[in-house]
Amino acid sequence: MPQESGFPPPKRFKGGSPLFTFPRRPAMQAGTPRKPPTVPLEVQRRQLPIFHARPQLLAQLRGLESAILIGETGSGKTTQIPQYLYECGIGRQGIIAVTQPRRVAAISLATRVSEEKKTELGKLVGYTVRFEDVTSDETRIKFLTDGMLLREAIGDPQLRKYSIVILDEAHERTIHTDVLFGVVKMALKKRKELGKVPLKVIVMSATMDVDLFSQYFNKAPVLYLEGRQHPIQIFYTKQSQSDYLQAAVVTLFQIHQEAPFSQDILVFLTGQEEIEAMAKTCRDVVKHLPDDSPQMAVMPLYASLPHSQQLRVFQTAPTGHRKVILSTNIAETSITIAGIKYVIDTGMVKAKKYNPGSGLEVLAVQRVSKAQAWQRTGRAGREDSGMCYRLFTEAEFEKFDSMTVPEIQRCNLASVMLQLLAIRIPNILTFDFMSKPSPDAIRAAIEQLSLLGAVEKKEDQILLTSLGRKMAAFPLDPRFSKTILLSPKFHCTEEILTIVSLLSVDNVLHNPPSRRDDVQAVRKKFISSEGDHITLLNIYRAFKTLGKNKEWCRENFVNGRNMMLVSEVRSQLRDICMKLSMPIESSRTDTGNIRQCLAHGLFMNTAELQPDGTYATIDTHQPVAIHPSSVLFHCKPACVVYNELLHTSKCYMRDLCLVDADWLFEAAPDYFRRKMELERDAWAGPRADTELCAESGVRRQARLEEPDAE
DNA sequence: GAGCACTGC
Repeated sequence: MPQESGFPPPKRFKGGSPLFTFPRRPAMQAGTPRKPPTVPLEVQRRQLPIFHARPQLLAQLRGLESAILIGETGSGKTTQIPQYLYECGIGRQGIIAVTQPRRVAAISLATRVSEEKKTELGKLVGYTVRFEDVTSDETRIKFLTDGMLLREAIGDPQLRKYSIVILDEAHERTIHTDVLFGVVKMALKKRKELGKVPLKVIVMSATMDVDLFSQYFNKAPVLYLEGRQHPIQIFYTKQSQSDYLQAAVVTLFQIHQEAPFSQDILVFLTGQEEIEAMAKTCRDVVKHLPDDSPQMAVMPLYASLPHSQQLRVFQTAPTGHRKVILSTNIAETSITIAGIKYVIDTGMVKAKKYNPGSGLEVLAVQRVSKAQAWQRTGRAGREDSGMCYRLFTEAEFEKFDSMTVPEIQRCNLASVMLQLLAIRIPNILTFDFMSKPSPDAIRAAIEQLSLLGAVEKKEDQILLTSLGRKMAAFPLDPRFSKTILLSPKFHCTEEILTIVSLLSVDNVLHNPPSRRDDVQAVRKKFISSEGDHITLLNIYRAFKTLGKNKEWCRENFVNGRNMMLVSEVRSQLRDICMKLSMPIESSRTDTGNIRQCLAHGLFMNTAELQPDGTYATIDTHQPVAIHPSSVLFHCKPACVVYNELLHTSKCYMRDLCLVDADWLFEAAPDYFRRKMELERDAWAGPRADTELCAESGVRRQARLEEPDAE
């Protein structure tokens, strides 16, 4: 029977009575060391639950064209299946590909399997991820990111190198996996039609989406694998919680007072600010607990945290301290921490939604799906039995969506559509997606590509232009590929390459909230009144000339590790330019032509200052604001282009560049002329009074240049 | 007037 914990809530939290009653359980010896794994690899392989299923599994897989493999975590499917297939000679005519959504997974799996096969990594077993290709002619089992296989498909739509493609972690439904489903399905069909070496497709997933996967791959049989997950007890709150943060703190301290300090706790929260605030609260509350209470090592965990601080979560807490990790959903899949006994799930996540109509991305705190909640729960039972405290009622849980909406239905599809065209999909409008994006989203993407000159419409067909084909060569958003391709005209390719690379790496700058003033003071020397792009360029130049030492990076709040990544991206992009025989020049001290080039690539993302001091986009007259992270935050530039709009508390423009209105009109006269005509038609109607609005710079420019202006 | 979930090529 459950027992009252008797934990008195910390005084500062009003109404914070215990949310859960604790089950009785035997007292644990504190600090019991875990058994080191000394079992030989070969024996370990035989101990996996999947080993017993090997004969039947192989017998079935041998005969099947495609199969869905459902296996719980710990079944060993990802490491064993490729080896089993190879060992018994299935798929010997080619390479066995195993895709992963994340780089680290591809690398560590390849390392593990090569150890099990007692071969050097890169020989029989290898991996390919961006910037790293550890394979050779001997490679027969190849782990790669799904994005990488997609890129390979541009050069070889039938994936002829491969005899078997295993799509792992399919339940995560990343945009790349979803596109690959279609590409692989097409390759399979095509190779069969042409009488070539057949392709075998194996979709591996946790226990979700089974029917959908099976239906999609021509009713492929579903094979189930037993897992080796430890039991996890789940607790729900009795009442609905209006304040999940307070509920989390109360529950955390309830467990903290009750459980041996050697048992770690993982709390799922939604973002940096929330996590840092709760970390502070926890550290404060601990000070006021009775002297015999265990200490607490509170560790925040989120992606923008510098890598060195992320690594802290893997260290054991000092003696007498309990490890408490406050994390975003990064700990759901990307980072696995050993020894978690308790999971506290707020049931909330910060996630992006996309509205194709307005092209607006909304970043909002929302409910997790059931699948996500189960994934979080699973983090408690990796080495031993665990407990999961859900800060919502069971009735509420039943109302959660069963699955997270696949990424492909939440994204701008311009990049995906361009890739599909480059893979020579016969008709991208009817592409066989497992979960179709909305027609609006597809239309918006094609419209964007058409404005960039990447596609043209011919008799209901969408065709890739030669410019579009060049754009597809870059691993970038089409707007940035276009900007690079335009840069020779403005003699600033070196600078544009730097800027685009900086923009495609996250967290180049470090902004610890506690040192806001120091950050601002030190950034001053780099700031350009021309906007964020030029400011970033200044920082990169400083980094290149004096900054490769750690001291400089620390003093200037620059993330050195990510800066090195920027220069890797840059050299990759530069190589692509060279292959396309582009002249690569530097504009040196002139920034005007850099901004002009950016204006030509980003003309779709223009906003203008309104008479009342606010901003509105040219495109849809959406009211927008300058993001506080921008160097132009306190300024009132008349006309800017921006990288993206993100709706949080307001609709913010991020990464701004000051531009001249006439550059924009030069960049896309048809686009702005059409916008004008549309508006003129609107004015002719009952809304004629809106003509009293201040005339925008771009519009004025359009009027001046329009050949048939009144 | 005041803020940035997570991947990947």
